[in-house]
Amino acid sequence: MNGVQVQGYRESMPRSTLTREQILTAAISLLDAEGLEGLNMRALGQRLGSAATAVYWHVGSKDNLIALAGDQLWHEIALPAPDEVGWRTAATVMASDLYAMLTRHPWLLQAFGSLLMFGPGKARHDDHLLAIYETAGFAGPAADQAAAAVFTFVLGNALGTAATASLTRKLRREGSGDAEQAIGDAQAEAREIAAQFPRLRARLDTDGADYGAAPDNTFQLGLQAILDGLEALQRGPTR
Amino acid sequence: MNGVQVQGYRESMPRSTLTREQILTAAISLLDAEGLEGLNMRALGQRLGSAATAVYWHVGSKDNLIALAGDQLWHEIALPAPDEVGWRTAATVMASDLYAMLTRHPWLLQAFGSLLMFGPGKARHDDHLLAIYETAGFAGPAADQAAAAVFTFVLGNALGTAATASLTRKLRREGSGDAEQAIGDAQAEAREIAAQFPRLRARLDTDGADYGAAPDNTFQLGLQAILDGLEALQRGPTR
DNA sequence: CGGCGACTTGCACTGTGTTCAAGTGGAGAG
DNA sequence: CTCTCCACTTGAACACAGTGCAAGTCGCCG
Repeated sequence: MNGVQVQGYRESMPRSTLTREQILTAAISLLDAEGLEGLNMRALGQRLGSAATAVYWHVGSKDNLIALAGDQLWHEIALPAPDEVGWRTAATVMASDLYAMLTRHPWLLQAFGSLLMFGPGKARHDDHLLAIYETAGFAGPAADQAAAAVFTFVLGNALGTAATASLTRKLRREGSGDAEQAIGDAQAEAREIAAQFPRLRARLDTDGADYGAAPDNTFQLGLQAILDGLEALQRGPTR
Repeated sequence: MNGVQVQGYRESMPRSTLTREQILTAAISLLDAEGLEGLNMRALGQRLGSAATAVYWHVGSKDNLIALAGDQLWHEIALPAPDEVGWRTAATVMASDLYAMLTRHPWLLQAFGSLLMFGPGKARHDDHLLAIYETAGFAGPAADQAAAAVFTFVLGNALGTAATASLTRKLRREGSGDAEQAIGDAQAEAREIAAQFPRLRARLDTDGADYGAAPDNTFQLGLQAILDGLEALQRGPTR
């Protein structure tokens, strides 16, 4: 697993030089597949067909690499024009896109210290969000509040979804030999814990696999509820 | 900083043996102070006055240590009886406590893959949450939905708050020599980025330091709004 | 008093981020 | 055509973190 390091050429082309874009693309796909703690510079170098240390010339450090990769992700989110599709549709699309993006790249939530809330990609996203809620009629600080409420809702939902995914991946990695076995064990243990509490136990009996079965549905329902609330607030401001 | 390793005895008492509780307490306070990536076994051992490897006998692995420490945190949240204080108060208190707990221990959000959503501490918390929303009149799945909506809201809000705190701590650690300098630089950079987007720039001009100034206030406002919404939903179910 | 078992310790191995001095190849200048 | 320069790459090496291991050490029970 480590003694090889052939790391020789691939194809016949000597692959003149690395570019930052190549590196970010490779890093993101590696992060998606292996998670934040699955990324290491040597593996990244290998995937790029170059020495691990070559990456440093382009991105400076691993932290910076992650920051750059994270910022990149915000460009996956479309920016629908509210005066063409209506603010409500625009808001729904942006929230759903964000949720999908975070579900695709769960590591972003783990790296929030660096970049989830800062950087140009996020700024571009925020600015358009504000445009949408201003179109909806929210003025100044109210637009910020409305946007923040929806954003926060999406974040929390994605975090819940990502937690499960992350745990599964960790079990799959650590499960020596039989991964499905490890996952099954974990589920059994969770069931055992739940059995000690009356209301959770009741869920186990009735719902079975249905408990928390459709997070996407719950998300859409909740999102529409929040937008309903905002809309009502906007139409009849006080009381 | 590293050459010392005296790591000798402290006091005159030989401190007979470590206990798991001592270890968890020390680990939590270290995690609070230094963050998830600031915790390492040798430092923990030093703080405990014993060799780093002694910890392994009690907790098995670092991952497991973090899982145990994280689960511990749920006990910081009080479980008010809804039929004594009213469900609305109980719900508010539990949500606020959770928010405060996550703000005190931001690393828990980074470690969500292990334990944020699982383990006995969380189960105990969830069970009581369900009790509250069932008291409020939500039946079965509706109680789950209501509890999840509020929980998710708290999670998202805490994640936002924690992101800032985490970034600040990272800058403070990496800021070679002048930490305040590094923080100032980062703020200046954020301002520069915001200036490139019309609506964010407008916020910079008018709000100044007020932009995102009182996350706790925003949280309480949003929380009450959600509870209002739930209450309305509960009183007049459909339409 | 002798041993047994809970607990501790130092060493060493591995894997990972990062630095550094030494290349290397292609493009432009002469 | 050749020389030179510089953007870029490379391999070795260092520091540090997680952790397994074999050898203790200490107190208690028979």
